[in-house]
Amino acid sequence: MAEKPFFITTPIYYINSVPHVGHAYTQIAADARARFERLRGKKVYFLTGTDENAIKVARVAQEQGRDPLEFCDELAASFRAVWDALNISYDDFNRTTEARHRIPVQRVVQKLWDDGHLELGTYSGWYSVPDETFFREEDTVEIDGAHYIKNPSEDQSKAPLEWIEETSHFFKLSTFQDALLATYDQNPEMLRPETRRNETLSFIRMGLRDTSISRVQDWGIPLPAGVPEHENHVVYVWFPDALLNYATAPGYLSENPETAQHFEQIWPPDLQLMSKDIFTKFHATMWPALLKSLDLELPRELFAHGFWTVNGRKISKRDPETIIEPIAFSRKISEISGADFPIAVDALRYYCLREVTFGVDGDFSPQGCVARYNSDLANGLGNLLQRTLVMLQKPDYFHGVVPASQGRDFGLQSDLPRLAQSVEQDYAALNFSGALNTIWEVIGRANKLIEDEKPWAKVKAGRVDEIADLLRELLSTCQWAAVTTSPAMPTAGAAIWRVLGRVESMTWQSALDTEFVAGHRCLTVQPLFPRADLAKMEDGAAKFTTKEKPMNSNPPTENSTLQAPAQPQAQEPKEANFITIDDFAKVELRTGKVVEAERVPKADKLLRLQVDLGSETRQILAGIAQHYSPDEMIGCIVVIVANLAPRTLRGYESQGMLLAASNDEGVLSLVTTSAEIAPGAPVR
RNA sequence: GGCGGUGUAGCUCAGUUGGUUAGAGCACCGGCUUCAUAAGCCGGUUGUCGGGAGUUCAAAUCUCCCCGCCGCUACCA
Repeated sequence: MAEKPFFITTPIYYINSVPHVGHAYTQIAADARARFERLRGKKVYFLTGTDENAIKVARVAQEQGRDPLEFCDELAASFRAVWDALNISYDDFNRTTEARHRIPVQRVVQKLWDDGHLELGTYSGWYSVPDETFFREEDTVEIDGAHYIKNPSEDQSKAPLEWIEETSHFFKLSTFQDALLATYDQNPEMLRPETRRNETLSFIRMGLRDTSISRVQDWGIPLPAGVPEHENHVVYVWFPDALLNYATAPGYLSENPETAQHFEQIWPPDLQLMSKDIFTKFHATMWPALLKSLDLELPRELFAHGFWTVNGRKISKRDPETIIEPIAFSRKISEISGADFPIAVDALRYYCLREVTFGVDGDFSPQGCVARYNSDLANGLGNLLQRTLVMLQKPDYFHGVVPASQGRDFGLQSDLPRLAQSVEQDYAALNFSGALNTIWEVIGRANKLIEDEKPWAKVKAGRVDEIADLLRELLSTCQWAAVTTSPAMPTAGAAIWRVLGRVESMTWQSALDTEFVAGHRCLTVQPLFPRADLAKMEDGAAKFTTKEKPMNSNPPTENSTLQAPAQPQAQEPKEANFITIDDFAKVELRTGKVVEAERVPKADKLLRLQVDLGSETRQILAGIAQHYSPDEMIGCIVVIVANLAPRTLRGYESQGMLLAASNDEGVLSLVTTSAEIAPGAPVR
């Protein structure tokens, strides 16, 4: 039987916007690893795709009077176009609206039912359409009769939630708790990096709840007919629909015997990459539990990379300057340097992989990228290649023909195999920055070697022979660098390979066998990485955002549908959202004077206040401890909701709600009155 | 609050199981050089290795306490 191909995945992307650098990062890293494995002679199956079964996709299509499927075709094509431009060498692009995904998903659900992993129940809860997520009652907050997500994260909706109550099918996730912990105990390398592994273990140890896998909707994959109460239900878009793409794409439960056999050969994934926000809950908990329920082998490695900020700011649609679209950005690099577009793409890829250790968060700065482009690519690698080839080319040197060895050894070429091994280990461990670091140390050594040997002096003295071996070592080093950098920079690697006169296909072995035969001819070149004008790289990243957005309703998310999507923008007030004066009258607002205040033990955010309302004193708990100290609260005039049902928090009853304004940056400010007014005064 | 991380030159970070005067890149200054993309090379500047105490012949490295920051988690009526 043939060797198992190296199976690598990225998440499938929620097609709600054009991709930005955050999305591209996963692709670039996966692509670097995939190319590296191919260089090593491995057959690779690199899978990516789009998630199209979210109800919001259908709704937006409808709003635009479009056919949802056609709409998806367009969006999926735009994603592919970006990946193609970035030279992402995916082998398969899976769309969850395709039959090859839909049919096996139905079979999976049927199988789960038949094998007793599902049970019927009633799902009732608060549903956020933009987030495609249900929230427990205790995770919502009621304001003016509408419910909202409590403490919405940056990515979550601040729009009102919908109450949904329906028959649903539950996956018995809780039954896999011990098995998962045992697996991770036995395979400590499976979840990486370590910090994410720790988070996952503590998440699982807190206890897993069974999870609903169906929804009453008209968009998505219908439940199979063999499952009770399947009518009107579709498979929940996150679980197991989207996650199953990793299995359906290679052919799990396919009717086609050839495809099914492909699956047998390829399963399990060797590496699944994703950003950290969809790691713990989805990829490291639900996904492996699902695989266990299907008796499928678990992926060998799950790796969560970090987030990018842009110039220190969180990537957010509300902050357009943080939205850097990779194509627009690469065009800019190309424009200010004169480099070909694919080379500019390589510069972006290089920057992403070199700038931060893979796995931790990093900051993306356009100027930083240009600085690295100039110092590492133009002055470093590009210039080394240029000076080497020009020396070889010059009439008083070697006329472009590799000279015969004179038996001198400068110690660099002989060191290359050892260094290639170090780079190889780093790539295999996803330590991209480490690999590139080592490569640039070699480039530095080569530049120093030229200075030390002063070939120009020897040529002037008529002793060209003495530099024959120097040139040979430099050529070998360039070839070595072409091979070792090519996973990160495929275009540049191939270009160097070509100008060195290589016509055979590149392999990792060619980083080890770098000997040039005498008489070999190299080509001449223009600078591969022309220097860029740093001054022309403005700070504003808005330059890297195109206007057209396939779906304008939401900001891009860091990664995929599997992760928490999208903070919806503030909704335009619609007719239907108005309340009447009678509705408002239901809310009893009163002023109060804080007479006592203290922190609630073991709670970071809670203050316990005694508020004088004139006729009575109320105990009110408020989540403002990070903004106001107990001392400064005393004597404050505050506005409270006086007729809110009491609720116990951290063991204390809160008899009302204190009003405060807060913005997206988390700044919070109390509502007060502009003049001293008697406690208990009604607020209207 | 609990758990997990982290704090080293202006910036980004290396510093393996404790061992000689604490390192790299970028930035900055001076010099050299010309094969090369005003590229390259050499030299130089800046550090109480978050703070304190302890173990040790020896601690950035181990122990304890404290402070800051980050992540997950609980608390926001």
